[in-house]
Amino acid sequence: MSQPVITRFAPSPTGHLHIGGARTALFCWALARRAEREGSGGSGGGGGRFVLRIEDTDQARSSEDASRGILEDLAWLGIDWDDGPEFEANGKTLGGDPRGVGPFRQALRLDTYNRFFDQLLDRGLAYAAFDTPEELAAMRETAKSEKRTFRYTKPEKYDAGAARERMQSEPHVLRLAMPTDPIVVHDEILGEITFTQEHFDDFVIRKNDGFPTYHFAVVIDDELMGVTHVVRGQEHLNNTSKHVGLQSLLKHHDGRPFRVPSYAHVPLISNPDGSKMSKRDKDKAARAAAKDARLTASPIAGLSDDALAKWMKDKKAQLDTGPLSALAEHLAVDLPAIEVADFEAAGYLPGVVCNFIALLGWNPGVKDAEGKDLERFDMEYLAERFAFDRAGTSASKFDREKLLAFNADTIQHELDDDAFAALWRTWLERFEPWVLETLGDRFERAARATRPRARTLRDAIEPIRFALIDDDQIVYDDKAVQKGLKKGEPSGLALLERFAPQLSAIEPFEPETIESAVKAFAESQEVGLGKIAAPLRVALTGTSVSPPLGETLGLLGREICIERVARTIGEHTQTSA
RNA sequence: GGCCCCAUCGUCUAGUCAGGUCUAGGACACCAGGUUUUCAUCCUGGGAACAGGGGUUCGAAUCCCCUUGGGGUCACCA
Repeated sequence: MSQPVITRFAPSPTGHLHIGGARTALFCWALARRAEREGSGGSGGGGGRFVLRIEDTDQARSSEDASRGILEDLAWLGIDWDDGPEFEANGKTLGGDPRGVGPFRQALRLDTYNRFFDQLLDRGLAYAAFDTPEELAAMRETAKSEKRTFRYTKPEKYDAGAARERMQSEPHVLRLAMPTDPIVVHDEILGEITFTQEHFDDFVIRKNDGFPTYHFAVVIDDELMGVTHVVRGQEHLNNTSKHVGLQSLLKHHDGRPFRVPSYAHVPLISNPDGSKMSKRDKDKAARAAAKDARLTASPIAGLSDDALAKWMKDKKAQLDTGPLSALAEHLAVDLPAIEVADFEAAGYLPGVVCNFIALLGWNPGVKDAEGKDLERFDMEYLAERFAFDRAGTSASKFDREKLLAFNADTIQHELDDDAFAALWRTWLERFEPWVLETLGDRFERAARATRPRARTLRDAIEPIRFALIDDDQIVYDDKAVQKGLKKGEPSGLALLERFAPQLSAIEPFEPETIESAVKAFAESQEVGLGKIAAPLRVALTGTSVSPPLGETLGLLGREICIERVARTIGEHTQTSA
């Protein structure tokens, strides 16, 4: 009889969802979904639930916008939650509170935390501390100079009665009287880890402002929400002893002890150079470009000259997302994709992103039909087989090239024209609506022409850009003109002149008929297809590169083709004469 | 610096838990050929790794120890 599996993802709403956070969420989700599937079939199965909780106990840094952004990012990835803030996505409502364990924003749960603070106070397991931040800093400084690890412990002559008195009127924090026994953590990925006393001290559980600290809120909420499996980044590993310590002390109000959930600490994801992947990388890229451009005045409305100068000088300074992307656009630099929203804007498909990040630390361990390691799979597959017994232990570097290859493969080989067109349309509507407007009823044709060449939904614009510009905006590439029009006998230009009249005769003006007309013409001239293809490409696009001729001409339409060919003949005949 | 975690091609990894089938397999990237009207795709081939040292064993990528290297963490942030 299997136990229920309840996992949770608990981001703090201080910015967009980071790609590392996305992987953690994905693993949590997959673990719960797998249990859900296995539980629903048999009798006595526990099932699975995935809880989303917003950790907004830092009043200064949390924002409503960021919170909504994270929900959007998760929904886009296809990670749906059972319990948590309600969110509409694709006509489906995610979240809600069917089990009555909410609310799921910690700022709304202060009453709950306070009941447990009272409990610990009453049982003498928590105590008030009145040290100022300055005093604490001084103590840390002293410890450092004496080469000791700073650990806060309860003063020996602590007067509980007096403290209770002072609490009424003086600012204070609550600290936990932490037990000193070693704490053993069983981690599903790393195995058994023993933390001895020097790892923990009497840490703060309630801040000066009355809000719980992360450690306290996490333990209370996980218990009350029935969380059975805690999956999080390895940067939290050292915190676990604090959490287990808290769990060993706390009791429900009916006397039941807190459970110790199962822990899994997933290895970190870093940049190729080993540095931490963070929003700072975007600032770094933009700053380098700003310095190259010798920017002295801010070109951005929401950014003052002073703020710009300060940011350019300080390597660690960060700009808000808005001004940062405006600045990047102004400087024409591509910012590295770090957050989930960046990958969406860059034209990656959510299923591919999930597939790729799942592979950073997990693999199915299955061979495909050709005997090669299976590494392409969808959410469904993950939900069926994900478990930590196949999770990796070492940190991985984020290889954008491989992600791009996966994305390209999906667009070019797994999607059909209709599926791609639908995805591309939706993406363009949101990110580049002008493309859709310019294309008008030529959209489907453009989608067919670009799909085999597209690696992302964004770069799908490039192969058909010639159809987005006016005839007089064509920039003729020198090399292409030389090779395509001038060279050879007969020259490309000569062939083009001979072919031009035939454009009005092709009926209907569709890729297939165009293609055969061009082929027939080449045969009639006793030249290879390339001889006429090259000058046509130059005439229509200004370059030597374009989709197959039929699709290129078909996309432009007869009139524009005739116009561009005439224009090319006119210009290049005169200048070369 | 203390403590914790980690260590297979450039990168993600299979193989490690149950030592022999591993002259270490796959993917991405790279290089060379081929198909193709350009681009893209596709096909074929190639180079490329068990961090170092000790031990255990008939036998170690696999188990143990040390060294080295990388990462994390030491807040009234999460």
